Amino acid sequence: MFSKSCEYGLRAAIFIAQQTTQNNKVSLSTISEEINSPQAFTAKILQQLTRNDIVKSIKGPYGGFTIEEDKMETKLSEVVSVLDGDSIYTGCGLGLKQCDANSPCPLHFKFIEIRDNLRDMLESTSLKSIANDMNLESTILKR
Amino acid sequence: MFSKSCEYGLRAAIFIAQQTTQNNKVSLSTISEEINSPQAFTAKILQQLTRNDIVKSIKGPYGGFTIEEDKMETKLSEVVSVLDGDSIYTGCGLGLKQCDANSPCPLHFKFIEIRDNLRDMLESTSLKSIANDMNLESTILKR
DNA sequence: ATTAAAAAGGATAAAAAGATCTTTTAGTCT
DNA sequence: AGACTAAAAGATCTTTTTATCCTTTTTAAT
Repeated sequence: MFSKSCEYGLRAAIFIAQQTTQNNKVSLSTISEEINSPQAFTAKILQQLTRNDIVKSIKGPYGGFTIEEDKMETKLSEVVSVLDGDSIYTGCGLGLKQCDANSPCPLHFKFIEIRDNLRDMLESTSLKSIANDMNLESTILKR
Repeated sequence: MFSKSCEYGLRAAIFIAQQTTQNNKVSLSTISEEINSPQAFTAKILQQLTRNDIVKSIKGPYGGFTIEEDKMETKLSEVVSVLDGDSIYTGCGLGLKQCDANSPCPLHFKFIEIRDNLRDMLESTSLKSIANDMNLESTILKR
């Protein structure tokens, strides 16, 4: 479904968001331990999320990553879009460029339903809401 | 969503199925033209589909690819499974191995709905039914 | 039998994704 | 100021995916 980058990126963003609700900032090493991802690779992904203004990085001792209050409203779709592009929830299932309701591929009408569900889910779910859910019931981000 | 191999493979299988309903067998070169895919690469994919007994290949002059009658019932999920594995419609959206209802990732319950829709669609749609649909209304397999 | 068409198989190449390492920059603390 | 810490940036390496090429095998038609 998503690339490895995107899986790690979502896990990282969610972890940082959840820690942010507890007023903690978290270091790269903590993040990669807690989400069980390769540290150096995760650093690259966090750089992208930082450049795209989704997470905030703080350099120096006691630095780390956090998410600013207004950015807690970031939707999962934005994270996915930065890391994988939006074709997963906008593109044709068979990889055609010209596929739409007017000239559909043979799967178009079956696919569009799934795509749109995915899109709705990603576009309506914020980091904040997931973080809040996590504070209520225990979920996993490793293994 | 799917790998390139899988996109080409689905398009090829659908094209062959549709031609099979018209009692035509089709050569590799025709297939790659009609679905707009790289020929040599498509050959490799068709080999996989042949080995997995989804399409039938006929060697020699006037040979080509066709689908045997009972194999027209093949579901899209089987094609996907051969080319990409089944993790796209069985795995965790965040890439976790141990994610299930008992120890869910934070997206589990939102994701499972989409995954299951995808799964149902792929498992309930046969090559035959798509081929028949194509004979009724025009759809595209190129571009 | 010979020829020609077509798929199969093997080897290789190029590009992208995944992952690591090193150097630089920015910041904190004493 | 100097020592230290942590992320950013850049360079590099590895693996996987995508893609091509070339040879071999099969087989139908003449």
